[in-house]
Amino acid sequence: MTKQLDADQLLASLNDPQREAVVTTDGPLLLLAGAGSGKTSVMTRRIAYLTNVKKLDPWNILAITFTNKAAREMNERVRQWIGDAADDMWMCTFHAMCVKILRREARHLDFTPTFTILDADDQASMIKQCMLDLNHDIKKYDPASVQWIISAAKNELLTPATFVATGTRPVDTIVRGVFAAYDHQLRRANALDFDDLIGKTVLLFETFPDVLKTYQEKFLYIHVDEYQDTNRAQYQLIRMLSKEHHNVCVVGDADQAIYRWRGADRANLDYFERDFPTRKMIKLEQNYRSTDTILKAANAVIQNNQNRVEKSLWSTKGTGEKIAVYAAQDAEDEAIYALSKIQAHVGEGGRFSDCTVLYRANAQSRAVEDVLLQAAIPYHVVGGMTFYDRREIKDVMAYLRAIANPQDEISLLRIINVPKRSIGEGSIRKLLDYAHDEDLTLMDAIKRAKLVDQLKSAEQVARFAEMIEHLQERMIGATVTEFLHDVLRTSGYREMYAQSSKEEDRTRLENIDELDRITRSFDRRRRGTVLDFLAETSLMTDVDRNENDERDAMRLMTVHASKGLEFPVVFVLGVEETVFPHSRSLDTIDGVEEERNLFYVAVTRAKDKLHLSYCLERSTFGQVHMNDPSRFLQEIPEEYTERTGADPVQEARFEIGMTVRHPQYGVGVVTDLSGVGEEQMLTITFRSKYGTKEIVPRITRLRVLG
DNA sequence: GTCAGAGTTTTTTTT
DNA sequence: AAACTCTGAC
Repeated sequence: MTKQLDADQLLASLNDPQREAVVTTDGPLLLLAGAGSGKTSVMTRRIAYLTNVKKLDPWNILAITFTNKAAREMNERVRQWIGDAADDMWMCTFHAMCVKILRREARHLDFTPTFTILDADDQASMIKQCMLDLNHDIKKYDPASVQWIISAAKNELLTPATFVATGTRPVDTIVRGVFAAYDHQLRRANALDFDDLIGKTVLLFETFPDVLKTYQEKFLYIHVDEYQDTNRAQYQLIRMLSKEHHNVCVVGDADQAIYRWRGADRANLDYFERDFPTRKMIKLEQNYRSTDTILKAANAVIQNNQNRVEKSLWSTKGTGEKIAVYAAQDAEDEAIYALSKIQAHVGEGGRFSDCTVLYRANAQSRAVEDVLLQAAIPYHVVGGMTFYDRREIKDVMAYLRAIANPQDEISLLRIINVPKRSIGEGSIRKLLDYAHDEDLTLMDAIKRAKLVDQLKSAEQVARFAEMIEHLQERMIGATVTEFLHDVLRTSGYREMYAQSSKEEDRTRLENIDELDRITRSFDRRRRGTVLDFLAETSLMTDVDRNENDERDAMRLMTVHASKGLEFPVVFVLGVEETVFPHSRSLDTIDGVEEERNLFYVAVTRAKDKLHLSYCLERSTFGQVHMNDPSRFLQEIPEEYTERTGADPVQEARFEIGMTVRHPQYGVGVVTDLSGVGEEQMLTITFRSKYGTKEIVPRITRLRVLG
């Protein structure tokens, strides 16, 4: 194959801006890519262009994606162009990249390559423990808020030494101290949390310029996808790595910035212009995904954001069907609506997997699941209570972690008495105190159980220590699957559930078997170490996890989880004020605008058919609320929609003697009325204990019963 | 160490 | 309304 032919092939079927983006390889490039504008195609061809035409070594290319799944997909698509050489490239998330770097360079910082990665749960319990150690009243100070503030600080590259509390709430006064204690505990446990992965890599590069230099010389061409959702620390990383050669291509869309609450700063788009003044900019505005109707609706909605750079997507896919807007009575009715449309779709020869239900918050999946379960529709929930959150899976993973990283105290505490080994609360306390007094790790204290004063269960603890040491030897050279089997057998963990006849425990056994399938697939794919396996699983996102599910099933997920994906038929549920936009985002303009971005993301996932629905009544915490249809719904011009369901605007005429139902007070009779239109006020006598109340129908949605 | 019953909390979004 | 956590009796 000649060089020229390759270039022609690579550029075939691309539009002009796309082609320019592929061949503009040198120097900084800002690629503004609207939803569905074929940016993945551009990215993969750009990488293929670098290797095939510019004859670059794949080893010198870095591509950072938002999820592991996106990385895998990109790898497969690049593979079509360049074959196995694709494996030499680093294509991964920021976090995965940092783990790879930190495992190699751990010795430069204060930990070993066996470090554990703390998940949000472990992080929460460690912070809570630190607060207890510092004698803070966790009733008074919410550990979750502390966790939140520390995470935000780390995203800004702050340390306990440089952190200054900016808030004025009571918790803000204690955060700094907890931050310091938490940092100390992490060090003791040889553990890093998610934010550290990025932060410590930045620290590594700042402190050891020669280490930075080797990576600068390695990553000659850098690509960053979903750039609008990078945070400050991540941007810093990109800047450092590309400082010498400036070959950095960032791809983003400010309208799809939806992670500000996690420290993402779309101002990084502006900083890029500031820090790379020679940057070129290319806009991709042709959408290949959605119908014209869907796109026009999305454009109309996003126009309402004041804080934005004008950009307008256009499509050549044809008008398509109108957007269905359904006013549901309640969440169950809403779910039944989706169900009936899905059944119709499949009845016409479509697949369940064409259909995806999106919602603002995980809790909304429940009503849909109930209905789908009853109707025996195959479905898969992405996110929520995931596989790795289950107790048995966390236990088994804790075994792997404790054995791989003996400093991992949290994991050790989790398993020391599971299954029961008669090592009780008191014994554990004594071991911890001993470790503290002798300046040892908990594992070392366990190994010296016989030396601990007054330790009743010394015999059992010693046996536990032997078991862990035995397993540590077994880990060497074993595949992850072999090792997993060893752990399950030697620890008696599997036996614990195998003996039980409870239905719940049978499910747990099945989950353990599922874990076995996962390690097998890992061994086949990578043949990595136990540490690699642990790193991979702790960095997996919800979207990554349903890879193994190959049934024809429909999917349920949050709008956040749907980012970057596309589906022929999309349902967006709960398009109501206080749900979407969420009530907790209504205080600030930025908050509402980010919700609008999120709605824009939801709408632009749909290729052919979009259903939007809202409920007249919604119950939350056992309380019924009546929400107005979302403002975003009003922002879509009527001509693109087709409305069904209950009349969204109830123009009820009230009269004395009429029976009505109030969402909270129940059924009552109108005994008096005054004012007209929006000013109208009713006096209603309720049958319930609430008696007589004055009600403004403009604010409270009453149902007329007769 | 287990269990029943009381009391409390839950709904943003997640690498 | 349902799920979780705590507490005290066995």
